[in-house]
Amino acid sequence: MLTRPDQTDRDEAIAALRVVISDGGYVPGDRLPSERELIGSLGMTRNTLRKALDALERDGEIWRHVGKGTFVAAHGASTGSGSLSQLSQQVTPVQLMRARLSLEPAMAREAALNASDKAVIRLKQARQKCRESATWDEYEAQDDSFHRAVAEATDNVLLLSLFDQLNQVRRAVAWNNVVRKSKRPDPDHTSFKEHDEILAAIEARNPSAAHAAMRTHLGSVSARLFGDY
Amino acid sequence: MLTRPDQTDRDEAIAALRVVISDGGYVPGDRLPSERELIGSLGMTRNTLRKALDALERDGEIWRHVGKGTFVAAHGASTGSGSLSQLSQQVTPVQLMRARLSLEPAMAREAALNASDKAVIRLKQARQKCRESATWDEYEAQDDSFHRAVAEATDNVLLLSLFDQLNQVRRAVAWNNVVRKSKRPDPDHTSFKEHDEILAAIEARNPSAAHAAMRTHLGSVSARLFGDY
DNA sequence: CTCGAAAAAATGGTTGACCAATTTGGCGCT
DNA sequence: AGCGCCAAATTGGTCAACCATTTTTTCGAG
Repeated sequence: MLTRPDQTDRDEAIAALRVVISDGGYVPGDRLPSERELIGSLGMTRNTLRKALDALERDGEIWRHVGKGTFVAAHGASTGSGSLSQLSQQVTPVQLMRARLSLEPAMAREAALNASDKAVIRLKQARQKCRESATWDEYEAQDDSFHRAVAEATDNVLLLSLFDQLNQVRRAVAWNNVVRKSKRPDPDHTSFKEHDEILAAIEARNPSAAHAAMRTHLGSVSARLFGDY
Repeated sequence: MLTRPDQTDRDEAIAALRVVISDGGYVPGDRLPSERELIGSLGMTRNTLRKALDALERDGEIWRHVGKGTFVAAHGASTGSGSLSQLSQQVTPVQLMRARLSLEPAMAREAALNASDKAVIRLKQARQKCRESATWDEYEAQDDSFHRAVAEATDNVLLLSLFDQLNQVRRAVAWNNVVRKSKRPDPDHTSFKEHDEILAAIEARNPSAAHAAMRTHLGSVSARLFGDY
């Protein structure tokens, strides 16, 4: 996850293209410069450019036609509620963390009030997989699963939906500066203990303890990323 | 514009991959078959497959690593978030209220921390319009505006987006049993005072008071709808 | 038999050549 | 001068070979 230059390149290319469109004064229906011109002016390979164009096309911002060119689409997906991928470009890591701190402790509280026995079992399984992760990539996927298990334990489809939206943005936001000292989490990784405390509070049906445990956990994550503030 | 076979191929490939993931019983962290296997079993070119994988990766459903393979990410958009209209059918009024109680007090707290002077002015205007509403319909629209002004005051695009999703579901959920005794809210309608208290706490930059005031307000709304519980 | 190094195989990623669709320009005819 | 045809140029799309990373297997030494 730390070495994905292609994905970073693609996101940067997407951003660069958006700048071209907005700063170039292109309006819907206008034809953009050809691919061969763009790779020259933007200084990227055609492969990277095409990936970015694919993404913009999929988001509905442009349309392309062989032999004709690439055109700015009519305003559709780009206005209104904003697509998740666009949102990802706008959200700062701090905003993301604040949003998590706003939603997830309250969800942990709801989980403590509403979790079924099955949901608790799933939480335990997810917690265990986090501990057993062999790489940071795997850990992060399992961490996601743990948090989602909390959202599922709320037994509230709307909260689950909001969590998933939040989580998608979270995954799309670039965390470029995270430096890892090891291949995988240490056995005494802070989050393991914090997961345990969240789990214990939910299992004990203690809403305020669950709320506090999740808040502490996310506070630790936040402090690790940003330093205390 | 009418002939985009390549885009159709890509969308079909995306759908096919999602079927592979869900029907194949893959859970987060699981490794998918290699690209060369998938092009064989799905009967598509590698180019098409890679475009689809690019899209799934960008949507956060999978992650890929050279030499390792392609892995299912934590639950993506396809499983949790359904469309808003589907969600509106599934959400119970109680779940909706619990979701509001989970998110909006925390947003009020963020608003108290982050509101600009302009945002406070907009809050005041929205509060005033609530008081001046001539019908319940108008009151509810202005009430919406007041709550959205709180979300805007958080200065966090992600929280605003989550609020908007929540609010769309809220507007779509049928509140069929609400009986009104009057044409419009009484001048001593509880929510007027509660709006005032939310506004005052945000203006005073008092996060815990804002959190408590919003929680009280939504608690009143909830009690009115469901009785105390 | 075990271990470590090297080679081979497997994995996703990139590149340059070529292909398919469209536009442009040149030429000949009226 | 205008029109039509055709070749060349331009445009986005595809392909096979190759590249970079990781895993697995093989081989030789102790």
